[in-house]
Amino acid sequence: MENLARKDPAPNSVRVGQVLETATRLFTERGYEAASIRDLAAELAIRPSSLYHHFPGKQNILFTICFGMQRDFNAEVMPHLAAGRTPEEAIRGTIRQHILFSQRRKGEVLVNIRERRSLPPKLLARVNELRRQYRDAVADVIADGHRQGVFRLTQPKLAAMAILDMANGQALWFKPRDRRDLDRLADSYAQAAVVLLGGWVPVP
Amino acid sequence: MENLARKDPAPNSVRVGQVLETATRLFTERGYEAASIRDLAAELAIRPSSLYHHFPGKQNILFTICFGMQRDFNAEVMPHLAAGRTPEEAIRGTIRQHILFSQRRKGEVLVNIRERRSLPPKLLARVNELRRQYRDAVADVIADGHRQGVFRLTQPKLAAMAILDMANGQALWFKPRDRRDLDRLADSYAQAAVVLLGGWVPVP
DNA sequence: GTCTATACGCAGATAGAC
DNA sequence: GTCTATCTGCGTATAGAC
Repeated sequence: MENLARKDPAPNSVRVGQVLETATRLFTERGYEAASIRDLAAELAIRPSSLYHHFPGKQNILFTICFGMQRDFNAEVMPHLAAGRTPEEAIRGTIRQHILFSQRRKGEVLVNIRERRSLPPKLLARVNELRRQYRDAVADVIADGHRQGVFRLTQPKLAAMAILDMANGQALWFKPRDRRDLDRLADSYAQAAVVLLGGWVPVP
Repeated sequence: MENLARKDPAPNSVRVGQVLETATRLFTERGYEAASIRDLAAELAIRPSSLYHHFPGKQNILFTICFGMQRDFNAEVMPHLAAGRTPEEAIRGTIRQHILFSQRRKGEVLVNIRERRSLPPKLLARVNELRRQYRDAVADVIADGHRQGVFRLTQPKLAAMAILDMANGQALWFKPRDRRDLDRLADSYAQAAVVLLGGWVPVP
């Protein structure tokens, strides 16, 4: 039944990548809880039960998106923390790449930010572990800068959170008109982070 | 039926305020979509149908939380934008109050940040209108500072978004140990915003 | 203001054929 | 790898008595 309700003929085969791309879009548009397995199957022009050939369940689809995104993010962005010759250069390059990555893979990034908490505790912990690695690495560079006298603040983890909250926020509202527009935001935020760290004096 | 499953006797009457407080907690802990009317009724020790005496539906409960929080926020925080004698003082006082409010009413703030988008378009627009008023007022003060030569950046709305993203982020992770700890974060972030605006040079 | 009873649909997931 | 058919439970919401 319901065959007539389907506009397009069923494809011979659906790849895992197609499932993830479509799920990312649906989770972004409607939220994880509000997007159903039935919705996802309909978008892929297959039956709901067919999805269980690719994934053991809905939560696993969410995990694959969040974990894969954060793993790629860390692999791509964290090297910039060690690349600069000074802490300023390291922070500048890192924040720049952070923003470029966020915009290039915005769908996955938004799902990770907004829907991650719907994961069961064990899967959530695996994603959070990757996030913690990145945050701690940023805090370490800030602490280096403080030892070298270029950053004045005394709480590197707090400073890291402030900068990363700022860098993450743009994914929710910034829509670059073109590549130049994107570059400008990335450079501007990278500089903002350095300015912040250089001028921020601890409050007693 | 099900009377035996209820641990506590039903109260004679449930106030609207109790419903909102409990709903805020549930929506914060589980997310709006994942928290059901049945869950909410169980926490209040009443039957699900009784909730419809206080609210016409689930979406209206969410709207009441989000709109009420943002209305109170604007009434309490926005006056600080006009209070300082200089743009620096205005921004400093505003960000400070922004953070104090966010921590004092964290539950509602988190619901507004994370669950607002589950509102139907018309109700969402009414909440977003209040948010826009606040953001624009912040941007206006930044533009004033630029005209007076104390802020160097050229995109006041972008600068406002950057600062507000930073100021909003702490609600998700900062757990003050005591009042002194909270004051220190509020002062620190307020200063960070001023430092950022004072040292941020536009990228061409 | 709360209750009982219920309508009605959709949720995630599984079994087993092709 | 996809299908048909189906299970079981829970979702929001309503009618009408007390």
